[in-house]
Amino acid sequence: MTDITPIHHTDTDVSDMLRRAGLRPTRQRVSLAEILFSKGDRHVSAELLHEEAVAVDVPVSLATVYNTLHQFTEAGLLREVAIEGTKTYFDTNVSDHHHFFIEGENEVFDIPGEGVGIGSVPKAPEGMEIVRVDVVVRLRPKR
Amino acid sequence: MTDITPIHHTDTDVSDMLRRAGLRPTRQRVSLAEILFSKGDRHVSAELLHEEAVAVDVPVSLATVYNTLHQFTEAGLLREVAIEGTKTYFDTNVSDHHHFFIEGENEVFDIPGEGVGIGSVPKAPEGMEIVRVDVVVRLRPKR
DNA sequence: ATTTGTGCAAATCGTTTGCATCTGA
DNA sequence: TCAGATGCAAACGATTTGCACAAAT
Repeated sequence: MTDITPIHHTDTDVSDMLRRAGLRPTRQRVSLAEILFSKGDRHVSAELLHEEAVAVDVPVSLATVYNTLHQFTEAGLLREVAIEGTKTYFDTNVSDHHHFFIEGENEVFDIPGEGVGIGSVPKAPEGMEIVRVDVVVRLRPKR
Repeated sequence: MTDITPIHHTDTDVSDMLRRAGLRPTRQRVSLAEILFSKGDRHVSAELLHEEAVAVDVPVSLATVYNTLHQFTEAGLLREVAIEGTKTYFDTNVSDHHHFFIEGENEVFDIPGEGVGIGSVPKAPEGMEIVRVDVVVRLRPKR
């Protein structure tokens, strides 16, 4: 009875991840975390994540999705992607990297490998320190 | 009577600029352009520009400010700055350059001179072409 | 039992739009 | 004259918030 539950193996992983992050592993947090982190790098908007959750029969409310995304971000599990446009995107890839952004489509994805190198980073103005350097390469369908 | 009006000298300049850009120099467009372009490089939000206009007794409506900012942008007189956050900023500096962004304060300003160099620009994915590369250096007040 | 999270609906914020009324060439 | 511009208010989409209820430790 204790060993024939491979189905919950992921739940446990995720629960531990959440606990380690200082978040109580509630039903909806675990479900959202599974959706977010089980398919490799993703860039989701709150609305998209909400739709996916509902589609998988995890009827979270949109407000909870927003709360959860922000909590995950604070906990360092997600990174908010700073692209213009009305919507906010959350990136499951928390490491240092940059993004491509397709204008019109409002689609975001990582620039693979060492595609970008920042030649020289400017010195921060007096009394300021650099938090992060974001590079966004804007694309448009050719022709 | 015709020669003692140095006050309108700027109006004329701006009117010409607008005409050249294919925009009718209406009262509000001229006023907004003066506010925008007479003080060197600026980064304004629609709301800020609206407040400034009202403060100088040019009671434009906020809707007109938005329309005007977009028209100026299309005409190449302004550049929309793509920083996250709810607000959209318009930059009177249309040349190629990058930005500092102070978190919390929501303040944007140009990175002076050749502060940033992009070492290597990644190749665009199949069928895509690069429109522009935006670099945002995020700052935070030290300590 | 206590603390923390969740859902819902209403509220907010920035921005856009429809439409009747003005205005510049 | 009359195409184009403006103002107002209502519409909108994304996100946040207040509060009663539910769930986790």
